[in-house]
Amino acid sequence: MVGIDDVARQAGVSTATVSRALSGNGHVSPATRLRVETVAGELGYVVSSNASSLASGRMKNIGVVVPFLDRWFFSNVVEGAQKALLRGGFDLTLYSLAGDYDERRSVFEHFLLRQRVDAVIAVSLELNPDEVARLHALEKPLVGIGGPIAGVRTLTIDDVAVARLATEHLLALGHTRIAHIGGNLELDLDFHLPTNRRLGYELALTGAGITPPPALFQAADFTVRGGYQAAKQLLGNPHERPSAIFAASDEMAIGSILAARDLGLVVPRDVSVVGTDDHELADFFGLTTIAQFPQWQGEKAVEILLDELQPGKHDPVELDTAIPFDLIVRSSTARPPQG
Amino acid sequence: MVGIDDVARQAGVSTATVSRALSGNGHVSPATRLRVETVAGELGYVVSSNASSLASGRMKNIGVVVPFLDRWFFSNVVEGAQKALLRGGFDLTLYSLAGDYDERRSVFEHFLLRQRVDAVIAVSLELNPDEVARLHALEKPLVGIGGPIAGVRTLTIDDVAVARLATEHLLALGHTRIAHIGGNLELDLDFHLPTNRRLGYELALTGAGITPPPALFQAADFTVRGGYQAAKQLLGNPHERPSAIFAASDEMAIGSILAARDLGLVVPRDVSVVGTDDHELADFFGLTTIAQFPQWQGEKAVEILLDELQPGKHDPVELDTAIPFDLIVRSSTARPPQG
DNA sequence: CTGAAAGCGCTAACAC
DNA sequence: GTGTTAGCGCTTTCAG
Repeated sequence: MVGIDDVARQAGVSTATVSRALSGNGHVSPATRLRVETVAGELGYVVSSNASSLASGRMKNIGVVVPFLDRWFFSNVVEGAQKALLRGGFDLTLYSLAGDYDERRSVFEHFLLRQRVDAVIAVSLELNPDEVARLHALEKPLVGIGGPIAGVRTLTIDDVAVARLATEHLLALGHTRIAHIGGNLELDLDFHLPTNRRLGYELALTGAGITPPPALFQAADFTVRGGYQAAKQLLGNPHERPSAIFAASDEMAIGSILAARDLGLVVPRDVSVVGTDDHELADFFGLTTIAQFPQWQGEKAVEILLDELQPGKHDPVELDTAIPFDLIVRSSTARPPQG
Repeated sequence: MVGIDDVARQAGVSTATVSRALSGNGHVSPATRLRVETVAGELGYVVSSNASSLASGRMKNIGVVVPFLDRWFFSNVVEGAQKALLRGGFDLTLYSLAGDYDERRSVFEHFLLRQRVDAVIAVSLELNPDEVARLHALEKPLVGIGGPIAGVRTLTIDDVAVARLATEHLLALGHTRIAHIGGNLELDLDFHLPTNRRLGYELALTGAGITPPPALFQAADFTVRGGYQAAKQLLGNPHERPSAIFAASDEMAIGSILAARDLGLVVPRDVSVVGTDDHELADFFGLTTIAQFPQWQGEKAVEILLDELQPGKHDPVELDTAIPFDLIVRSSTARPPQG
């Protein structure tokens, strides 16, 4: 393995100069820098990150903790973070908890503490005070996605406003019997996303002078299958069949479209459907939805962190950053049957 | 930050003993070990991975390189690898190339070389000789998933056999006009998966005395939309409509099912469909498919690597490991219309 | 079974 | 702008 002193010798300078030239910290004359870079290139020298980290205290590595990886939202957040990190020369150490409590414990009590990361991004994880305390004890920056978390900077989406926007789209089209497929209670643990979306839905309705009918609410598990079953219940009801459905995830919305088809209903002629996410399949199904840009979220979290890692950083002013969202109208929504 | 000497002092032993007690390398009396462990626990001591790695040369970290992350197959491989690594106390550093050539270069020429990983797993990446050479120069173990790669140990699935099995399932049911939706040529770069699956399909047909009709082949891009379009072409043909479709991915198979429905055809009464993958949605659509267990693949790759990293390792005997696969029969396949 | 001490390869004061 | 030098926090011979 070629080391820094091989380069120093070849270039006729000291190791300190090599370090400075290659890292950009400290001043080096352009000529020397060029020579050093050339020699380093020829020799194929790459700094040993361990030695460098040990000496400098900087790891050039950030930890990303996600509850699952094989879901559209999370893999996209990670992909966005990865891209931004690569650009900054940082590595990304991934911790996917896979819903396992023991794994979560071991990650927070052991893995994250071994001084391997400069900062951590926690995605959709409602950190408990103990977890936050451990992380803070490390004096490493931490940002959450999906907050708010007490005492932690977070990127947060306004779920109430998201749901409201989706529902208002339907109201504006003239729908009055609007159903909602939300999350079930187990999923409410992290940040009450289901509750907040339901709240936004209800606010929109009451704002339009409509009392949210309990019969038009169904809980599901955010999957296609769950949405399918819930929509069957809703659309099969002989008395109060809704003319529109707002689903708290695109997968459930897609399930709803499939359920409608299986019942012989045509979307959007007989029933309008709007989802939430802008999942990769949304476009194929012509699904109207609220986009929430997970890749952007990952990139933004990295940006905040890298910025904070810059030397001479004042305390960050803003504690919370709002995640943007957008209504994307496709072909699953239209005016209701009778105009 | 509590360091090893804090623990040593508290426990009344030397730092060497603490190191031995906590790492398990070298002998320590049970009594001492217990005392050290207790003190370390009380103090909340966690080794600094940098210092440890620098001194020992072991990183307890492996790099996983994937072409994309937001696809069912890759995120599941990573999830499997993650689980196995966590168990072994290893970190997982992720490099998702996102199909970007510059990123790929920078990962192979820079990131992977900074001595941060003990080994690397390359998923569905046909490493070029230069990339392999760099990695070998590091003297780090390397395993590929999806091989074969010249000079690299790989986990390989027998794509020919997979396709053959799928096709034979259809033949056994009595189908004779069997179409195939395979990959297009751009996707053939890595390991010729599309070509091999097509080959297996053709072998099965000729084995049954049927000449593969060129009109019954369509190329697509492995997505639902691509499968949908391809199936429309196949099923819309007024003269040679196939009674069954074998798709090289579940997403394309699902697209085919949707296309059939849109044409008013009933699956499996009018047309049978079999996919490849056992994607999470396969079950919902009742899709008959060939499962290929991506999580298992990730775990297995880790297992091979961790085994090799054990001190005193002889050269690995087997160069290639076969990935298991299984026909899963659901409700998308049945005998053809006329029996 | 345990301790002393020499590094691992680099960075960061501090001089010049 | 550049060299000298003292560590960074651990692991690992080598003694005992």
